[in-house]
This record gives sequence, C-alpha cells and structure tokens, in this order.
Amino acid sequence: MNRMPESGDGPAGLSLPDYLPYRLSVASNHVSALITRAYQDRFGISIWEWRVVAVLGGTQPMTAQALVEATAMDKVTVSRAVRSLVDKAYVARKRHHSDGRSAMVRLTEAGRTMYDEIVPSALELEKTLLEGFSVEEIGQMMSVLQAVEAKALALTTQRSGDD
Amino acid sequence: MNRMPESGDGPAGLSLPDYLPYRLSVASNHVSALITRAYQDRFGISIWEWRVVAVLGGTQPMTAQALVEATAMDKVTVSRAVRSLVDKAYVARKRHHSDGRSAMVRLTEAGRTMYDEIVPSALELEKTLLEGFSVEEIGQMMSVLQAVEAKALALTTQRSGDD
DNA sequence: ACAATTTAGTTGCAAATGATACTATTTTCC
DNA sequence: GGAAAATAGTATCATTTGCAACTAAATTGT
Repeated sequence: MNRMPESGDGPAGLSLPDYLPYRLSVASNHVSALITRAYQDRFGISIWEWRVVAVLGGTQPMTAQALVEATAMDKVTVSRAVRSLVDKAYVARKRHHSDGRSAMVRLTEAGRTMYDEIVPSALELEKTLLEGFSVEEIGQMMSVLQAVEAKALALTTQRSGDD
Repeated sequence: MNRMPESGDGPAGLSLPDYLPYRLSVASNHVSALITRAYQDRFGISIWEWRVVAVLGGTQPMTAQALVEATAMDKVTVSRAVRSLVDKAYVARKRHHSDGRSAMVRLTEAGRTMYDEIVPSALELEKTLLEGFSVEEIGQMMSVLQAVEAKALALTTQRSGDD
C-alpha cells in the first residue's frame, strides 16, 4: 500500500499552487477584497461603481452601452452600478439627444471630486502591490495577463458559439 | 466647455485597462468561466470541487481543515464542495481515529479515475492559455502574481486586524 | 475533574450575482 | 410607410456566495 503523495503511476503532477488558473483566482480575490474594502470604507462604493467612475473620469459623457464595453462588466451590472451612483449623486443621467432608449451618463461635481480623491490612492495601492518589481517585469506580467485573458475569452466564445 | 477626455487639471491618468486590479479581475473571470464550463460539462463538478479533488489527488487522506489551507477556500465552501463530491461518490469521508470532530477525506476509486482523466486536460488547458510565452516569462509572471497576492493579503489582514 | 474556551464542521439566512424575460425605442428592409 | 428584427436598458427570478450562529468534540486552566 503506497501512501506517498505521488504514487508513481497515473498522470499525477498537478500542483495547485503552481497552477495558473488557481493562482490567478486567488490573487484576484485577494486584491479585489482589499480594494472593495478600501473603496467601501472611504467612499461607500462597490468595486463596480468604482469601475464606472474610473471610466467616466477619463471620458466624460457616455452611454451605458459604452460603459459595458469599457468596463468589461455586463449590462445588468452596469445598470445597477449606475443606478446606485445616481442615488449617491455621484453621477447623473441625461436623455440622449437623438436616441430615446439610451441616456448619457456623466459625473456630477461630487462625482468628479470623489474621482479626484480616489485616483491617487488607487495608484498608490497598485504601486504598493507591485513594489519590488521592475517596470519591465511589470510590463511583461501585464502582457502575459492580457494574452491569457484574450485566449480564455476566445476559447469560451468558441465553445459557446455552437448555438 | 471642455469635452476632452483629460481636462488638464485634477489627478487624471488612471487607465482602467492598464490598472492591475482590473486586468487581474477580468483575466481571472474569463479563465474561471472557461474552466467552470469545461469541468462542469465533462465531469459535472464545480471549480471548487475540482480544487478539492486536485489536492486530494496529490495528498491522500486529509481533513477538511487541511483542505481549507491547501485550497485557499473558506471552510464553508470546502464543506459544501466535499458534501457534493460525496454525493457524487468521488470522495469518501471516514471518522478521524482520534478526533471526533473532524473526518478524513479521500478519493474513491471513481474519484481517482476522474482525477486521472481531468489532470491531463487541465494541464493542456493551462498550456494553451500560456502558449507563446517562454518558461522564463511564465515563471516571472507567476512570481509577480504570487507576490501581489501575498501583499494584498497582508494589507487586508493588517487593516482588519484592528479588532 | 470539570467549567470555560477553542476548534471542526454544518446549517440558515441575507446579500450579491447572473441568466432570462420584458418594455420602449430605433433600425432594417420590403 | 410600416411590419419585423434589433438594440438600450431595466426588472424579475433562481442560484451562488459569505457571514454569523450553531452543534459537537477537544483542549485548557485551575
């Protein structure tokens, strides 16, 4: 009877800690938890609301649809985030001049102020997380990340494209 | 009235696509979605059940507590995953010989067979995702990932350790 | 030895999330 | 010009997730 970790036969050799999807998931969860708490505590917004604000901070009036594309969130999530931000008076909606279905979303004064406050700390946080690595290493890691993401997406849509 | 993306003043300059937490979250979600679907379709297990199986495949009888540590899942999630796997007859529980509170969890025959089937495809999938990058690049990325994860965790527990 | 605390694991409940259905417009194309 | 299809956004419902409370067993301290 063999009780050793790897019993010789079989495929064996999948070390969870070294398995990319695992590492990715755990890292993402920890980072998200950290951010969620930081933004929740200081500004009372969720990570999704933050994403919407972050995009609007850069490109002013935008439709919800454009936000969907810019944030990689689905339209239901964007809808909820925008509504919540409107309730908190951080953003305002205005009818689209030519398309009655959609509305233009923009930051209010308060929203812009919040954005201006939150951005430096967001960048600070990112810097802290990446402390100790060179710009090249970071750049490299980002591009691997992006490639993995793109490949995963392609594989997913490929398979689901059967219908 | 200035309608340009960056209006000169203010902090400006947070590009969501280049922001690590964002990239990480999106990448993780896409990869998880892909994996979830693959394992669900082929073996009828969730990603959490898969993690438990992956660990048990390497280190045989284990308590739920040990699984919590090995999988980075919380105890409720582990409990649910194990129960579900027991229902599907992939794992079995046996009373711990000396501690009446905990049980030893191990793969059944069917569980081991499943593991042996799933591991190659899991590795294959990982390889596909990382296609085009060198071993060095991948190793580098994994270590950045791990460092970020550790730092995020440290920051989180630091703040919550106030109680 | 036994009361008080800690630990393992489960259960139950509330909030978050995601898929689908739905309403209101707008576009397409005959 | 108007019926059919598409699109923007919201609402509804089922599932997932996470927290806190709980049970049972073990450990600690006196």
